[in-house]
Amino acid sequence: MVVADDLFKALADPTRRIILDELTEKSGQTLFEICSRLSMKHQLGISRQGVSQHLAVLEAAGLVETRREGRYKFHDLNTAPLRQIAERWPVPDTSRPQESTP
Amino acid sequence: MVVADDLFKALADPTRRIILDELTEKSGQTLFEICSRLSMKHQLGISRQGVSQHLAVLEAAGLVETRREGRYKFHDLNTAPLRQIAERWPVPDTSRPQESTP
DNA sequence: TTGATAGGCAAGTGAGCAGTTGCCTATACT
DNA sequence: AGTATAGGCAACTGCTCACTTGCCTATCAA
Repeated sequence: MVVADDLFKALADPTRRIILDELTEKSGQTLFEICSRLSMKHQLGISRQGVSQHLAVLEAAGLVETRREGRYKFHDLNTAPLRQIAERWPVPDTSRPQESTP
Repeated sequence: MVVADDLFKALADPTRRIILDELTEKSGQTLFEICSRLSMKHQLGISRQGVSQHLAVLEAAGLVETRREGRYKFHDLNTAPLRQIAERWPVPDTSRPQESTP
């Protein structure tokens, strides 16, 4: 099972959060595709291995799932683990500031 | 404004998440009260200053708000910043596994 | 089969962070 | 006044983590 520690550790890095953003925009990207986007759209000068390690962390957290086809490995987003955050700490209703309850 | 970086960094530490749990159970605790709970309920051998620094990080993330009364400083939970997580990466409906969309 | 593409493994390095220790300030109680 | 309580500030340390470099494996095209 994916523990909370893996989840929050995965979300702690800004580069990994951008990767999640890119996978939200287009799921099923390869490692090189993600590398290109980080470099082009976000001016992130990071090596391929660096991105690969980030993807491994995201996969350990259950936020990314992979499938292999030939020499390609596609990366799919899975936001389901994020649900436990809202379950752990109840979030007040949107569009309304919260009041303290003394 | 509280940036995403502060929020996720605050959530990255397990001790800080436990502090959020304790403030969820009882909001408006003092530093010493929180120290006691970490020690008693969670067997966390951490110094008062250690807890104080954790609270500072949580406050920087907007997850904890404080109010002073005399020599006491009360800490209140504020889960509102957590909302931006669900807003950033749409979470699929509960009680149903997700499908990939190829 | 040779070369090119897509990805993986492992060791090393530098920086950031959790935690401690020591000392200081402010409010309350007697 | 004096003392105990509640909290703050700053420097130091050890460890984790992001990132790199170097080399290796696997699939596909010529």
